[in-house]
Amino acid sequence: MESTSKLRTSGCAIAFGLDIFGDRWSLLIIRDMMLYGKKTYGDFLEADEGISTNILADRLKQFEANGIVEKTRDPESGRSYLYHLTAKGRDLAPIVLEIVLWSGKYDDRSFARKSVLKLIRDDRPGLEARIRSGQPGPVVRKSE
Amino acid sequence: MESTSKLRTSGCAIAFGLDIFGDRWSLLIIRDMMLYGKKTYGDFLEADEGISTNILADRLKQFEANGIVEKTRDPESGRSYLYHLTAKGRDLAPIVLEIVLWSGKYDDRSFARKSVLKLIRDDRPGLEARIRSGQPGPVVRKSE
DNA sequence: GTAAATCACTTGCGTTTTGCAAGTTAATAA
DNA sequence: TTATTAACTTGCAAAACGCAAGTGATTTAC
Repeated sequence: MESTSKLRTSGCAIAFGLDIFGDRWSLLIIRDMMLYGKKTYGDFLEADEGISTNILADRLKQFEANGIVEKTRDPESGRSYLYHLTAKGRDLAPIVLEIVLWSGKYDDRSFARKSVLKLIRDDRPGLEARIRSGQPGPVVRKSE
Repeated sequence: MESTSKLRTSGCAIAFGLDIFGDRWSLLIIRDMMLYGKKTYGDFLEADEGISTNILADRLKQFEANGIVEKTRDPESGRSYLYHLTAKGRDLAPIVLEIVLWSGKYDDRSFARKSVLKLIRDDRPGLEARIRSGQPGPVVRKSE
């Protein structure tokens, strides 16, 4: 079994968050839901970073258990499920956006996606509002 | 050898950050430097969460390699070293503070430290300014 | 001036998590 | 009715983690 969620007990709040999304993959999956409108297992697998199937399945299960993601059947396809962020998950937006900003500032690889950075800097309140609204669909165009 | 830093190559900036601090311990160490004025190996070991010595040594080495932390000799004690955040490391402040806010909102354990939350909410610009100034010493009193 | 304590690690080793490939099951499309 | 697709599960080797114990270089204590 993977990621059996052994929670730490500490006085500081930050450890609570890190127990949930403190690894190399969690926030990438959340980013895909939050910014790119991804919602199925297959969508997440297509991400550039190449997450493996067992890790993805495990993280989605943990997200559900922690109330960050909800899993529903796809009404239009009996073999698909839909994953979407709950309000608790959407509240991670400031964290995700700050990581994007920091990474954009210090990642000098030229092919880093600049459109998201521009979007955050140009209208952050509007972007956060759209994310928090929970309306489906991408907030950023991947081709941008 | 641990954490041999195999970096991912992806179009999205966020993976860059997660390659550096995407684990359960990195941001806790950074929090200790950033908020509580901790600066020696021994200081970090005392943290409530109980990091093990080999992991701590590894993370500090990685932070140095990534330009987030600088290691100097302690001029007042020949057997001590001092670790302090670089500007790049201090720029992680918004990420750390947002994680504290999110965790504080959803961690219902009563003993979670509320003073930091209050401090962030009461005067976030001032707090960030103090962190970014790089002046040594704690920004938050642990006993608060 | 020698012994004990302290600080900053390193090493060993068993357990857990990751990463990759292949296999499984259920629902649709051909 | 066969093939394909979506969503996983399983197996296994490699890496990372967690704990305890050990090392080496300073200080402090006696």
